[in-house]
Amino acid sequence: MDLPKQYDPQATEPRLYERWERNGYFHEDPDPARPPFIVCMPPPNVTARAHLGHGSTYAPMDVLARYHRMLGNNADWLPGVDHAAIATEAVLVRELSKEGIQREDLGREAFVERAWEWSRKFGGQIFEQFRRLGFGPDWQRARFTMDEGLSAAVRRVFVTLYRDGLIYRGTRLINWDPTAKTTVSDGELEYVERDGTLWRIRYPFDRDDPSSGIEIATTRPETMLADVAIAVHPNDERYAAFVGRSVWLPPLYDRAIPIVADEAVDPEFGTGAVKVTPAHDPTDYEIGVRHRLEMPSVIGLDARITGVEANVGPYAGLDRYEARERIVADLQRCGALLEAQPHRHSVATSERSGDVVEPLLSLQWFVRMGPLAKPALDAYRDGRVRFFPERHGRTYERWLENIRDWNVSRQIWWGHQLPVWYAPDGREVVAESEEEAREIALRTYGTSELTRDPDTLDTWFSSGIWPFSILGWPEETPELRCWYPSQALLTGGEIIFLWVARMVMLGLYFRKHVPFRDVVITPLVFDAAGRKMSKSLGNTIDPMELADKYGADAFRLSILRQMRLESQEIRYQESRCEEARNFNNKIWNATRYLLALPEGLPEALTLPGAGDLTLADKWILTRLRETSARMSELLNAYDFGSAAETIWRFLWYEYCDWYVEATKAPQNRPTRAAVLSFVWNNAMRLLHPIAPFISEEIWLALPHDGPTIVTAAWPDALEIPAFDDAAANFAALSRTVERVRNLRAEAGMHPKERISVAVPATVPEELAELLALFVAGTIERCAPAGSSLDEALASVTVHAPQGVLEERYHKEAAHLRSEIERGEKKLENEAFVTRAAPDVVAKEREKLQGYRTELERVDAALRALKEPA
RNA sequence: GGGCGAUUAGCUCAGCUGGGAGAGCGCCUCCCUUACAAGGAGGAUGUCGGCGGUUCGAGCCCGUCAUCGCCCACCA
Repeated sequence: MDLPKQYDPQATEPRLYERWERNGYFHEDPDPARPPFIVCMPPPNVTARAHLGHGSTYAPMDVLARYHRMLGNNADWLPGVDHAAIATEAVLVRELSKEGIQREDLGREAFVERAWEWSRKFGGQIFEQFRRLGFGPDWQRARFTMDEGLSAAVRRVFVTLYRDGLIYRGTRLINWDPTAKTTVSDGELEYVERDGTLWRIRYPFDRDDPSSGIEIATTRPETMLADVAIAVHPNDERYAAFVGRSVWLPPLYDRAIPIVADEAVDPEFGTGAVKVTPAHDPTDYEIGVRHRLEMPSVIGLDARITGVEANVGPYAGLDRYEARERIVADLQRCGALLEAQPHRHSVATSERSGDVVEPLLSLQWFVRMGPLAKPALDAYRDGRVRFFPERHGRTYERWLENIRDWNVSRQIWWGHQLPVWYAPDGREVVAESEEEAREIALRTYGTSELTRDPDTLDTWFSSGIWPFSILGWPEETPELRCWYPSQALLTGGEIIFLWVARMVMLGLYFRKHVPFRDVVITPLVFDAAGRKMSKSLGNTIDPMELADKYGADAFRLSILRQMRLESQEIRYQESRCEEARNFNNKIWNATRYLLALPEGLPEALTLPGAGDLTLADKWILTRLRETSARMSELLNAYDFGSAAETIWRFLWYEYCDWYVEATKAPQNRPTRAAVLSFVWNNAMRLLHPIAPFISEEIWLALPHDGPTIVTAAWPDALEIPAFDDAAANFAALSRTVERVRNLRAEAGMHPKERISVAVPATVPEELAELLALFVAGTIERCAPAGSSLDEALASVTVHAPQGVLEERYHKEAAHLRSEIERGEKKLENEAFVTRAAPDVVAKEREKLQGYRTELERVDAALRALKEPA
């Protein structure tokens, strides 16, 4: 067969992928007879396009799925897409506004229809990209969080939690996103450092005397209109006398508010006195609850001042920022403003829209988290859920310990509408269907006139039940029976709260078991300078471009090799792709060598008997066995970086650099075709999960069993023969080779020039011949030397110009002397000899002895050199 | 403010339970040798962030400081 000198991934990868998918190699059915290995794909947003983060999270998932499939497990990687409620709705609203249309003009039904159209049109794109990257989930099982089945599961979960008292409707302080016009949960906030102003304001005791009063500090004067108290710390002596009195509220001075004592106040900050606005600040809300204060709202859903619940004077209708300016100006005018100082503080913004979130009191739906959190904590503490790296478990633990109720209702249209209806008097009915709701309403309220709650559920509500909803729950499907719980979850650390913890809680509640055993937190990808990749910085790297340029395998190798078990980040460099492309080309050419062997390749994969194997054969087989065992160990430990590095080094630095070269020696000819094929076939299987395409292409081109490497068996290390002595001898030989090559180079010998090597008769012929091959030399046997093979090999000398040899020997001698000196010093140190572990001391003595023997030999050689010939 | 990570060759990073500092890229020299120049052979390169401590012995353990990063948090 004629193969091109350069591997062409662009021609190979799509062809192989098409064949894999067409033949259903990624598809699996539940089989209780085999151990399951299930990975649920974190569903990418329908709006998403592949980015480098997918490389660091999804590539390892693919590695695991492929590895376990090859192990013969009942392995399946379950794919899906998330409807990404707020993100998708935002995109649609933007699209509509280009056409000059408002969401409301269209109406709910038409809007949702457009969202569906949009999802169908663009939703498949990221999966196409995944295919291009070689990811092989079970496509036939792909799900969408808005599918009918999954929607039914969502309704069942909501209704069940409601009936069990774990979902309630109530007026609580929530986070309002004025841009997206919806609430967002605590987990969806991003705190951003901003420059602001800290205003010091005096609230007077006497309305007519602004010179005496209590001074507070605030960054949000616009919320003053809803102030209901001033709070100070109970132990703050400065204010002890004031507690219980009241002050007038500027700038309107239309009401007086009490001064209360509360532990939440930090006496060190500002003036040590704080205004209390329960309706617009989380801390103040807590204070308000503790002191049973009124909670009037003055900022509406449009982020404008509203006077419905409190007198807001002339500020009604102003935007929150306009109101701030006006109020500050008015405070100054009436003398209540004492100081304005620059102040840097963190502001809560909405992750999706970037807008500053407004804390508001609002009637919303909540999940009561306390009762759900406890079992999830227990599951972590007793080891049913494990984190890799371990430290992430503590993040999970801390969050669950401080859990707060979860606001799940959203005021957007794209998503799962709450299965909630209201009777004309406002009483609620929660049911899985409208029919059911009517029945209940008729039975309990005596009416069937119902209006459905317009709100939809937080996206994370449906993804929280992903591990069982995708298996067909609430139906008791065979998939659910065999594949729940799954074995591993791979995801980024930023969604441990939003997603992982909630899946554990809901999995435990609805299925009694944790949804997965191992949680593998994958690293974030940064640019080479350690900066986050972002469009504004212009440092983003598109994985699809890398795949086009270097091949998908090269991209996968580049990112997998950079993964480190304990590391939380990858500093990605494109040059790694180039290296990987070179690697692919290297192993491609090694394959060409095999295919061009004059004797041809055997048809079946069988090894010659141990008696026929040469030293080199035994060495490479031993290394194959060790590599194979190591690969299993590393993949079981989710150490993808070391696994990629291990197989890489074996293929390039051992198989190609040493073994392939060795097979060019005459002694290796009889066995080489069989051993080369055997090792290469096994090595390709070890490589396959990491670089699926090229391993398949090579595997198919060489002797193999079965239609595809995708379903081929993972090499069993115990079935590969090992020969430890031979392996050690080969290693000793390679050290000698390096020494001689070094001399060749120092002697400035042209590669075509043959060096004459004197090899002691004690070195077996087989090694001598290999040595000759590796150093491009001519062997000449000399007197026996050394009592071991190591020593005999150390006695190998070469014929080279006297000056070169002399210099070389001097250099070696100098090095040995420094080592001897170091060893002697150490051993002369009484403390070392008496206190260090005996085996360490013994080893040190042995080394010293070895150096001395070697120095004698070098000195002797040097003397011999100087004697006239 | 709290927690966690990182700091090793010019760059990106390995260094397992403390016992003679490593890889790849880049750089220098030689070589288009019949698998591969996207390659081969050889070479140079480090106060292991600083300072203390424990130890016979510290890149590794402890303390502390510095710089960078991530996560959490109700300092108004």
